[in-house]
Amino acid sequence: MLDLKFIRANAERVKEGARLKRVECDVDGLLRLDEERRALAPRVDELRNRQKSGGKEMAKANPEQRVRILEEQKKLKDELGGLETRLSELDKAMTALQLLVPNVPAPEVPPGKSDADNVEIERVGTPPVFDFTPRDHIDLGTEQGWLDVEAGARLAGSRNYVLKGDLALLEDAVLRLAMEHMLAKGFVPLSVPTLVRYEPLLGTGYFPGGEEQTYKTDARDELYLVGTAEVPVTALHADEILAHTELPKLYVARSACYRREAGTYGKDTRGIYRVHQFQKVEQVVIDVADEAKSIAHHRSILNNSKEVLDLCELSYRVVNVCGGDLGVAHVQKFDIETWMPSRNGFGETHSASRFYDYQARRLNLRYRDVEGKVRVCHTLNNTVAASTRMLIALLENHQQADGTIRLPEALRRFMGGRATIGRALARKG
RNA sequence: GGAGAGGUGGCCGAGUGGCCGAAGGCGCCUCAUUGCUAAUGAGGUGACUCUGUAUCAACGGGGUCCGAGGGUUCGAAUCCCUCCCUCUCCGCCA
Repeated sequence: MLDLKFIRANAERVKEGARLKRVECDVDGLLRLDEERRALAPRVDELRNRQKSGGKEMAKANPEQRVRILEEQKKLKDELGGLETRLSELDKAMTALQLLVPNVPAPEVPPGKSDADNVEIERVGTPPVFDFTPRDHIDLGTEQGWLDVEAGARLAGSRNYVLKGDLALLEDAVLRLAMEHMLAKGFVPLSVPTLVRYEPLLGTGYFPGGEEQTYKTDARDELYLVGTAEVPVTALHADEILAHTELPKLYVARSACYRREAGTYGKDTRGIYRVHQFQKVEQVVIDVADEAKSIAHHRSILNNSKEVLDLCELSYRVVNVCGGDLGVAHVQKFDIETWMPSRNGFGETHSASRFYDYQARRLNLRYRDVEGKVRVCHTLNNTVAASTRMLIALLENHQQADGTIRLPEALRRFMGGRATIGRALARKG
């Protein structure tokens, strides 16, 4: 969330930001409550002060004095009671409103309503040109005996799938490649819970608001399945005050990801583009509160992912995500969209996010700077590789006329040294 | 699932109604001693928030915080209730 002081001082900017993001929030209401609170709090403090000193007199008073003090104290108590109740009401109401105030997007975020308005800023590589009719990943996977979406549906409903044989191996291979790439960059590997409490989701900005997209266990446990390792990893140091000497924290985690995909009925129903469960390697950066550093990190985590795509010999573009497509917590987001022949276009495979201190303030994630001052950290994250969408790209882009798949050099060592997988398929009628 | 113990400051740990934001220790900072390191001695060392000294730099004052929320009381870290969490033993299981 945003610092209340910042909201006070920049109310118009904050409101403008919310408009850009097309997010509903009541900044004026929040500021009204804030004003009331700021008038009330000093009075409460003063009364409490009198009450406390009265209590101290009481401790060393003689019996007659006690009677007198007691009477005064009782009066004070009555007076205080109502005010304190109002104060805590205000605090509650303000927190609720404050949580809904979105982060202010960076000036370079383009205006727009949906992903259609995202602005391409870079294109890398050339989409393959086939001298045969290419198959999509479903046909390829199914015919090769690698992919079974019907079995997935039988086991777990629609938007589920089963990977078999070399495709199951390839899933692991991509993730390992991603992981090793990040290890070489000095990122610390983590294995984290994917079933978490409410707080990490609140802290990372998914709640309130994202409940519909999140699987939740029943009342016996009240836990949530994360949609990304960003949640547990970013929340790892919640409520801590880190030493500036241990920053930046560079983390990489591989985890399963769960998404309800509510409200997407009829969208991307074919294949494994939009699924309820997949695996992902995610990079997370926690560093000092310095916008220039955050921007540099943003660039570098974007680069890390581009390098993985380069290693996979895929072509892609980077888009500057528009205001309407940003989450509440974002300052700016760059999506990488990888070429997918079956879409005859680019499909989102990565999402690099910069938050400044928005998540960290919610998480109470702080550090002590060189001068010993306590400050709120900055956080960032980006996908390194998401299993299903990478598999789509790999199968479809590297398919050959006979239905076999050419493996990029970088993946071969995870696939038993093979240069291709799959057998020759019958020509499509 | 059964039985028990416990949640206090960066960490360990004392504290059963007012003198406790909280002993003591560790860690850390400053100074002294020392050729360096180490050791030793002295002092200091929480977060949040409001406020004053004409700038959130410094210093001063107030308030809140001893897992969370309620209650008792003039007054609660200390008593009562509810919840959350951690640990130990037994059982069960990967």
